[in-house]
Amino acid sequence: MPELPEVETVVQSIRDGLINNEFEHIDIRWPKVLFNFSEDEFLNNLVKRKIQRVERRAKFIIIGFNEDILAIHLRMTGKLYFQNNIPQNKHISAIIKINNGNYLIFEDTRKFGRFYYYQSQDYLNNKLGIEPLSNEMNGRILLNILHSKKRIIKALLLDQHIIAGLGNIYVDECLWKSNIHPETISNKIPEKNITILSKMIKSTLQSSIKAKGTTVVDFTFLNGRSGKYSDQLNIFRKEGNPCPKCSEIIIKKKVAGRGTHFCPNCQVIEY
DNA sequence: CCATGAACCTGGTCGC
DNA sequence: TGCGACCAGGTTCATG
Repeated sequence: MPELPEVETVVQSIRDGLINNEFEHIDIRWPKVLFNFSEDEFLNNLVKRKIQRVERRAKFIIIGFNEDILAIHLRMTGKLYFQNNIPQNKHISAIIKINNGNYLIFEDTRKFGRFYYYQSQDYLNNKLGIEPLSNEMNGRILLNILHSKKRIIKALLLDQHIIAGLGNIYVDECLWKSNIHPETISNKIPEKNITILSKMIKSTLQSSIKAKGTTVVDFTFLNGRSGKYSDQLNIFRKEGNPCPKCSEIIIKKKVAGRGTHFCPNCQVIEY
């Protein structure tokens, strides 16, 4: 389900309900949800401790205690929200009881979502690339990255080890805005397009966060409200429609293993 | 190092 | 209505 803006939206929606509170108990409904630790370890390590911070890193939700963290990845269909009673929904992977009486619900239809426990956030930071909204990210850095590799640009932008947070929706949108064909080899992309791409990545993600993310199928947060950025999508899942810039019919094709949308007129491979 | 396809799961949609 | 095929916002692993 979620890319950077959707995860950011979730973090913002649960932060106030967690900070300075404590976990009291956890009810695991789908055992595999705990990726690298057990229910006992959860109870021994994470219960009755004050939550210091709730943040996003890439597509991870970070719940920080002292140095150690509970990291949650929603994968495709994970949802994380509060409820003041135990819901009867079908696909609940875990329920965490909070000391204020609320329950933090992890609901996940496809069951790909996972909880991770790490002694510090370094482990994640070391394997994740730069945050696209940080100061670290700019046209010059992006130029260095793209020109130092010879990879299909779509695959490169989806690779979380390099730039962390983009997913299928926003990569398609940003490549369209920058007039870059998704199959272009990264080191062949002209500097001017990369400069634009850097700006488009930032502005697109920021606009989407403002709109509380994109609802493609069923992304919801809080009480089932959904993100409004869907209204601002230009290319994603618009195959067969005219390109908003040139009216050419938008194409869908598999690139880097993912359904990929682009305008064959605006986005031409440059050699 | 990189591309590809499968695997992990469930449900929705489309064609017949 | 039913059934099979295919697709889905993500990531990881094996293979060539």
